[in-house]
Formats: sequence, C-alpha cells, structure tokens
Amino acid sequence: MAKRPQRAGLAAWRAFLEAHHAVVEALGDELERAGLSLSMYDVLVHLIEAGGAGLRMADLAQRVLLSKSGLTRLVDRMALAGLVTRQPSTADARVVHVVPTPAGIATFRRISPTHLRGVARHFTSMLSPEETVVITTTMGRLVQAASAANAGQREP
Amino acid sequence: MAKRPQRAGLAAWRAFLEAHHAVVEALGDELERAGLSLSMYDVLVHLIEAGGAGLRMADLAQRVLLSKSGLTRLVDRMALAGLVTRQPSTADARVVHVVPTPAGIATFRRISPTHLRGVARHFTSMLSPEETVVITTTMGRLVQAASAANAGQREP
DNA sequence: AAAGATTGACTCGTCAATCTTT
DNA sequence: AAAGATTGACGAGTCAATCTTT
Repeated sequence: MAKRPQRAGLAAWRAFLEAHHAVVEALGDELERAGLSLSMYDVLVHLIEAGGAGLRMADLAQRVLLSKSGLTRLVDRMALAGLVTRQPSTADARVVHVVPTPAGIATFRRISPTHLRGVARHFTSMLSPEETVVITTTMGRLVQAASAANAGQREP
Repeated sequence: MAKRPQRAGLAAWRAFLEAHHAVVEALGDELERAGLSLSMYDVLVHLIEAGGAGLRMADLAQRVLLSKSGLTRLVDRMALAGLVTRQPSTADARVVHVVPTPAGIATFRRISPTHLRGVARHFTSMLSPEETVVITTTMGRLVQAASAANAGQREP
C-alpha cells in the first residue's frame, strides 16, 4: 500500500487534462464558426453582465483568464472585429473602459444560445447533479489552493 | 424550475476552466525552472514507458495532446535541448522514431519526483478518494463523448 | 493513391520593458 | 514612485500545403 494512491491520483490528473483538451476544442470549434473564440465570448459575457459602462482593462483581465497584456491583445482583435470599443476614462486618463458595441451585443445574443447548448451537450448534460456538485466544489478548492500558493510565492 | 439546472452546470463549467488554468500554470512554472514544459515532460513519460525503441511520431502525437505538426515542433525543441533524438526507421523510410537521449532520461529522472510532488500538492492531495473517483469517471466520460461527437463529424 | 512527417503562414498568449498619467 | 495600459520579442500550437516513400 505504498504507491497505489498515487496511481489513482495520476489517472484522475490525466483524465482531467484530456477532458479539458477535448471539451475546449469541441466548444472552440463551434464558436469559431461564428467568428468568435472562447476568450472573446468570455469577454463579452463579462462586459454585458457588467452593464453599460463597460469595464476597465485591469478589472476585465482579472475576470477572464488572461494576463494584462494578453487582454490588450485580445481587445485589439475584438475592436478590429467591431465587437468592442475602447473608451478612455474622463475621470482618470490612465484607465480605459472596454465597452461592447451594438454589433458585439448582437453577436453575443445570436451566438449565446448555441454556445450554451454546446456547453450542455459537451459538459453539463454529461454530469449527474451529484457529480456536478463534486466538480464545482473540488475545482473551486483547487483554484483556492493554487492562488494561495501563488500569493505565498510573491512575498518575501 | 426552468433555468436553475443551467446555473449549477455553468458554475461547474467555469470552475473547471479556472481550475485547469490555475493548476496547469502552477505546475508549468515548477517544471519551467528545470527547463521543461508540461508537454515535454509528457513526451518523456511516454517515451520512457515505451522502452528503448522509442515511438513513431504519429503514435506519440496521439498519446500526448498534440497535433501531428505540433509534435514535430515540440520534438524540434526537445532535440535542440538534447533531450531526444530522431531515428529514421530502417524498415520504412517514411517513419521516424523518437528516442530519449541519456541526458533526456537523466533529466526526467531528476525532475520526475519534484513534478509528481507538484501534482500531488496542487491536485491529487486536494481530493478525497471518493472525489478522485468521481473526477476520473466523469472526465473519462467527457473525453469519450467528445471523441464520439468528433468522429460523427468527419464521416458523411 | 495513401501514409508519414515536415514546413509556411498564422493565431494566441506570455514576460519584461516602456510610456503616460496620477 | 506607483498605477494603468501598451509594445517588442518571443514561445507554443494549429491548419493547409508539401515532400518523400510505400
């Protein structure tokens, strides 16, 4: 009974990686047909639920899974595609607000049902209610732990 | 009771994405300090457990989560780093075998315990045995379903 | 023609450095 | 000096096209 626990853990780890790869790819393909990436969709979700004033770059970067510069790049592409605009803040000239354009909102409304069905088809519908709970709580725990570890790293 | 199930499912979905991002980043950072990426580590695992003859590019690509060309690129980098070599097959001049070098094997042996501790710290140790089972089975199911869907896509 | 692998062009994201405003 | 955002250089991976061998 020395290494067996490890084995089971590694199987879970590998399955986790494979599942992420497979599901993200499937969902990404579907969105791509509409000219959107998963990250773009994610940005639109946050912008729209944030209301009319949009969000500052830094705040937005924290919500989507992206670095500051990564977000700058993504917003570049989205602006080019006409999905969002940058609105320099009048109050503080350093900050930029990202705001969805009407076209961005329309695209989101058009795509959203399809995408949600996709998430259901490839993910949520595959899980029983109990399993869903386990996934949600364990994944949340992993995030917690990782960010705690990360915080410890940066402060000597 | 019309939309509530969706909510729970979406929370799980988001948690899943966040956890993957956080854990992969943490583990990647650790490996990077040894000059390896997660994919390189993965390649070494498979090569070493495959034994001395190495693996053909196509077979290897299927095991690590990478496209054919993605693997070509990765093997380029690994060969440059002295971790693997390409060995043209004598039997069939089209195929190339990827074989770990002594240095590659040594690097793997050196890094492996650290990495496995990392996986334990950031992932497996955070899960109860029951949760581990749920993760393994559900994730396996997701992969199954995704590849089934994918197969259906390609054959008219 | 089909299988195996590589290449070219491109997309997406990161880090460290930089610029501007506070 | 510190905060907010962008830029340059680069790393990693994809797809479609290509080349070689079967």
